[in-house]
Amino acid sequence: MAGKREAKREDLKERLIAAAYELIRDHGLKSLRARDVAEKAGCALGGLYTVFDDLDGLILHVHSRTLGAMDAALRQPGLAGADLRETFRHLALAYLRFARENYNLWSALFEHRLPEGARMPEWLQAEQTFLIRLIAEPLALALPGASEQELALRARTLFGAVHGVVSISLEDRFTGIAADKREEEVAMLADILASGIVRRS
Amino acid sequence: MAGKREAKREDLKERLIAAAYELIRDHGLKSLRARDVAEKAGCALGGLYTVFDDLDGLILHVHSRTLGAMDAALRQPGLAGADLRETFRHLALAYLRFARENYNLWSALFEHRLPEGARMPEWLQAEQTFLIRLIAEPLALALPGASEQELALRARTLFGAVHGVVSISLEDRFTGIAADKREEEVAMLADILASGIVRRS
DNA sequence: TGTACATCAGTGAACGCGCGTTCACTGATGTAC
DNA sequence: TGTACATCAGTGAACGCGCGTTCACTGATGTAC
Repeated sequence: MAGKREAKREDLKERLIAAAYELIRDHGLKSLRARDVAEKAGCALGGLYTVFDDLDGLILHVHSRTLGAMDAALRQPGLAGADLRETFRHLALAYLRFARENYNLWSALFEHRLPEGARMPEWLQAEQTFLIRLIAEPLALALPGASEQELALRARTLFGAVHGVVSISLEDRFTGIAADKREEEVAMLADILASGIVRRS
Repeated sequence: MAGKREAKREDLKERLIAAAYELIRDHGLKSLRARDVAEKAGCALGGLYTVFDDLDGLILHVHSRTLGAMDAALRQPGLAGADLRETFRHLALAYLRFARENYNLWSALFEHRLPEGARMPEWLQAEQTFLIRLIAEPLALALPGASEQELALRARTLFGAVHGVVSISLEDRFTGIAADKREEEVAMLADILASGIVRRS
């Protein structure tokens, strides 16, 4: 019967992450409280601290789950043969839709700040790279001469541009973009970027 | 001697804003405390609340000052005759440099969240519009057929794209961009956007 | 399989502290005459 | 210009509260024989 402890621990960890995920999804990161997570997960407040060092540790695992969902949402089968414009357009629109439909989870990714001097852990940084790869891979086909380095850098810039428009568009705090024009604008940006990148090469 | 009260009040207000501005500039929004502002401004803690409703009210005035500095930094005389690419390139690079050199003040603009349900006041929203105008005006010359509405929408999208790259680049939390490539990437993006926008019209 | 003991995951009340905001007070400014 | 009174900007000690984290305890799991 060995391993029962470990199984319970895994189960508790899973319940805590699931609880935090749902609380952030439904109410946003800012109002996430350790007490609520524990209650929703069905354990005592202190239980959280037997699994995670602190609340931030738990939040990082929620980020991981969010990134997983984003990865699934951006991936699209049968896009392999598409040209760069089509691929960029798909990725940009899928990113916009994911951000809109999972607004609280998505913005938690960017709002969350680790305490002074703490770095994002390696394992989570690694999980983020799918985003860059998703852009860099089709880019590599369009720019056969570019090095890995150049492709990654360019992919980051392209991601930043789309991410910026999506943020501005959804947050509406800082000179927002009307909801009914969002997809159009993002698609236009994707087109411009795809054409521009190829033309420059 | 009437008006001495009002003059003192104005002076205190000015000192409070200046103190908060410097504290945010030097230490970031997150660590701004009412006590420190009052001390730096040379008044008692309660004095702050005779001028502003709350700390957020003060922060909004710091934002205003930051926007003023940004406006001055982006404005460039003798650019009137330049073509769109040149103008975009100038604006994008100036924005990047302003954000880098005033990182804490600049990011305070985007990090700061008003309490649940509070809207950014009209007067501050109005002050933000210079950014959009700075883009929309040269755009109007390049796209003579576009309506005010279309120009404003497009300008917002362009701002979002550049802002996104600048954010990603400077924050380095989420797949950052190497410091020595920043200007190059932002300039490239500006070129692509300028060319793309014109070609599409 | 059963008993006795050891361990440690999980409990939840209590701690601690940061910090925005208040409020009874006072002294400088304004008003009336 | 001077005096008496009224007002209210400014003071700063105290309040209040939210909430992450701790820690002495306990009961379930694991180990030895």
